[in-house]
Amino acid sequence: MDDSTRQRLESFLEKKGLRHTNQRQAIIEAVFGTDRHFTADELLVMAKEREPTVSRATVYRTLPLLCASGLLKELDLGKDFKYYDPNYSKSPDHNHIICDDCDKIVEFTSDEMKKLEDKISHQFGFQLASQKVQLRGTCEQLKHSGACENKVKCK
Amino acid sequence: MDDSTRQRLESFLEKKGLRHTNQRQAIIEAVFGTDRHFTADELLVMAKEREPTVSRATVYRTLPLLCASGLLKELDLGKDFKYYDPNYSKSPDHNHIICDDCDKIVEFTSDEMKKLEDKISHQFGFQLASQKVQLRGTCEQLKHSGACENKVKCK
DNA sequence: GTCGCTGCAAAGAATTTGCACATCC
DNA sequence: GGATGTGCAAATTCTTTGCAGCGAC
Repeated sequence: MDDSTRQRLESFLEKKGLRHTNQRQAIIEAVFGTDRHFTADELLVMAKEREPTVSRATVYRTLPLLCASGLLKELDLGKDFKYYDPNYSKSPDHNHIICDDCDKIVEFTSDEMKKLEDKISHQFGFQLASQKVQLRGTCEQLKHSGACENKVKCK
Repeated sequence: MDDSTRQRLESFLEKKGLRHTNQRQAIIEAVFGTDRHFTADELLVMAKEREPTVSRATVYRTLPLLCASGLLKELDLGKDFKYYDPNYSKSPDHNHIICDDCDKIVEFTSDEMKKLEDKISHQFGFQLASQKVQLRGTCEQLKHSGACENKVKCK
């Protein structure tokens, strides 16, 4: 967890009158101790490694808090559960490419895309507030080699 | 329901060895009797108007069938329930702008967007298979008038 | 008559919540 | 000491499924 994140978090907790507890601390460290996207369940496991008394309920109660702070972003990838993205505050406009074969998620940013989104929104009489772009496809590698190298890396 | 839809549906049902039942017929007519996006629950109501014996289970069993036929598209708008889009087969590449104030959904297509998606996918070594672009914002109308005209139209 | 279809009610699965106890400040 | 936080288990909500009877072909 970098200093800027720690500081923003600190001031958020203070402003909201939220207390420091061991459980909350463990969850926060788990969240910002990775740059991977994770589910509530995965976070529970990661947090428990740091503080075994963390319960599922506390994880579920903490996640919306962190999202409200703007430091964590809820991701809807079309599964029946939510993912969370701890990289969001560093690049708020980033979008995702998801591999159809191995579910690997690659983040990308594109000024060109942003401009186009703005243009289209205006065409339809909207003021763009947020965007979600999810591209899905197969690794071209897979097409050539017959096996997606990423399959190994990401379950 | 237009003839092309009816025909594609007919051949799909036949190929799969699926039977014509009153319930299934009522659901199908309800699905393609509107061009609005709907939820499973809304579809149940619409189908029951045509055939009161339609049950929730049958609706839930029919929706995946229609999606498999390619004539209906499941939409994930980030709510805890799914939406379905009966306009999908007419314009498979269309995307959505969603009003943050009234949840109104506007469909759009953009060649420019499509090309950009392809370009970005290739940059990251992917062969684009499908895309989901959801723009959110406020009606500019709302900003000026203080009230979104659409609020009336869409619950 | 054979299978697929249906309704009902119960089961699932992720997430939320009520409550009594614990704990931070 | 008092408000906030926590764990547990039960509740919620959308969706799926087992089962016994029904109906299309």
